[in-house]
Amino acid sequence: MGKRVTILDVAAAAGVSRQTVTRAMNGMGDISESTRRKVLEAAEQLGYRPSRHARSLVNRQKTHALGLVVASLRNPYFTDIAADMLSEATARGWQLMIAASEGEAVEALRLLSTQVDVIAGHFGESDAEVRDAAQGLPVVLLESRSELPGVHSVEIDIASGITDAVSALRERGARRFGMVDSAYSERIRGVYEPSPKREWFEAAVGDQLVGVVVGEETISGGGRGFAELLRVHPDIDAVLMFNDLMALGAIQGAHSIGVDVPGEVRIVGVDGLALGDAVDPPLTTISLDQQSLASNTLDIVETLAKADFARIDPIHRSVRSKMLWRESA
Amino acid sequence: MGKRVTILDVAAAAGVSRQTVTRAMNGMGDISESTRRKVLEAAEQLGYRPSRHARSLVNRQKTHALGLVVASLRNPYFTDIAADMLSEATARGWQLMIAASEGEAVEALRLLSTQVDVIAGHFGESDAEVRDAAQGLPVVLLESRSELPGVHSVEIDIASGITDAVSALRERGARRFGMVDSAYSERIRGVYEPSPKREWFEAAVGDQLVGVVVGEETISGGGRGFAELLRVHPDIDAVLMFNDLMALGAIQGAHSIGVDVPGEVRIVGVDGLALGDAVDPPLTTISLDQQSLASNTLDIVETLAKADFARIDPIHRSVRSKMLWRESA
DNA sequence: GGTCAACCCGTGAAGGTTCACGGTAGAGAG
DNA sequence: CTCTCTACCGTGAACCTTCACGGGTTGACC
Repeated sequence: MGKRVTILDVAAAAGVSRQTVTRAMNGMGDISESTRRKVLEAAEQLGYRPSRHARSLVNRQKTHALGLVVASLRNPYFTDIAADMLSEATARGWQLMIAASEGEAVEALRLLSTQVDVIAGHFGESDAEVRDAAQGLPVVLLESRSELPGVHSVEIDIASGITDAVSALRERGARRFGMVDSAYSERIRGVYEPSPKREWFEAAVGDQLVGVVVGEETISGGGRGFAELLRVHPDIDAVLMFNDLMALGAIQGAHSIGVDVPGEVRIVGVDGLALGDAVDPPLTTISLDQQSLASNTLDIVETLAKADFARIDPIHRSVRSKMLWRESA
Repeated sequence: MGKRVTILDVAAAAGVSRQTVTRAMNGMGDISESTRRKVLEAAEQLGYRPSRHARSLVNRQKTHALGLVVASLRNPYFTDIAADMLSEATARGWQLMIAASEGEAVEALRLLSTQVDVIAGHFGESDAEVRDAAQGLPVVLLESRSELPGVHSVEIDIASGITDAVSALRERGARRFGMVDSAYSERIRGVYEPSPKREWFEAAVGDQLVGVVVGEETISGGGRGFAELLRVHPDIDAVLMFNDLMALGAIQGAHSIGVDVPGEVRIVGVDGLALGDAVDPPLTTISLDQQSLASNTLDIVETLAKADFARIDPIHRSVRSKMLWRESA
């Protein structure tokens, strides 16, 4: 009653042995065509389905599993990453198990840790917390870097992208720079501290910096931030938005307050979201090259797999960001 | 060399038996605190990690796996669904394995079929093809319905949503209706045939239908379709867009050609994308209630699990769509 | 001293599959 | 007729964990 149909049931039904059923099911040799048909028929009849667990158990996990932790599947940035990871992983014969932390990364980690061999992801928590929650699993930190043993990382070199963007904007005539930074740190830690992007940006523009305001990392937050920035500093001619989502809002906001983009103000985002190509004018952005983020991650993961997931010296990679010139700048 | 560290290695290192290690690792009783510490230490030392396969094998798969096939993780509609499925599955103790078919659903199915117990998803292929590719796994069709045995389904009642939308638009004064339909069938089968949405729409508006054009299912495709529709029929005062993505384009297109929304033309989309709330004016849409799509799917899946995934009579559910009145209509 | 619980720990079996090897039958060669 | 070779099929073992049960100590209590 409710008992699972095993390979032995099929074997009995077909009047053969386990091994013969295996040969039939997996299209191996050493079996006559007639027996193969007989077995396949019996299997079909009984609704036999090999147990993936028993199979993986004996196969020494030829097909590995990678766990991906993202903040939310409702944020296009993370879904883009998930999409890239998924195709990269699938292409290399890895399973990808996705968990959306929705703020609770530790919880997501605990869930994944019993199901996968490696964990990759973005985490709000400290490196040490992450490492502990991973229960000894190797961890690949995305877009940041850690010095902890057993914690690998792939960071994205946004700094160079920002420098490139600023010098290219200068070539196009920009002289008065502004930025809308993220209010993230304020929400989390109660007090605002400049994001790394802001620091790189300030270093790049030097004394041509006119003003910086802070906004929520959403489309509408970007719109409000942009409007605020231009209200205070109407003479700004180039704005770096913290991310593409906010930049999308900025473009929209520019429409409403009657500012011409890129005529009066050039707008640059950060992320390289596909969505940025669908607005008018299409968004110029510092593309984070999530594709090679994914491939670098998988490189690390495969190295880890070769070492049988033992503790090996942390691997750190860096991915260059690159400009995606569209029409908003 | 490269051998996996098993429970026996830990047991030997700690000078105890397998069972004791199990007790220590899983926080069970019948073990002294000192032994537990000793075992945990040895496990930590050796980097021991229980094999999920061996564990699931003996546990009769207490934690099941559900495979989800979506067309693409770059389409916000599908990522919204994936997000809902993920949280619903996680909440019920299921794993979710996502596969992006990117057109090749059969390939994705074959991949998933060895890893999960049930498959749910959207498929371009015929029901029979899907059923065969699933290799005997039960299948839950999303947003459509099949009469095949062993193929369950959760459909979304968009028809009633469209009827509701039309009558509400009439109350608001709309009298000349138009629609931008999807060109999907044309791309796939070479010849355009009206989508079900168009048929329901036409049935609802009756002789108040002014015109229908066809467009690509993207933001820009929606913009082009909308502009085209208004060029041919400038007197239209309400437009149903095939989906939200296209509706977003329509709103944008209305901006560019100087049409006031909803003053001159009311725009309604279909999907209920979160993104629709971020544009100006916010998009009114026929929301597909992906939340209950997900929960209904999981209901079916759990019923299937109770029946040990045997062939049982197909289960069909229907989810009502509901209007999300925002400002574009 | 004996009985009994409570506590702690170990052994056989099971779970479903694949790998490595061994075995049988028939055909062809000598 | 005997030997060898090929084609086909079966048996033991291994993969790693948990469950069910059984065994041994210790201390309390009569």
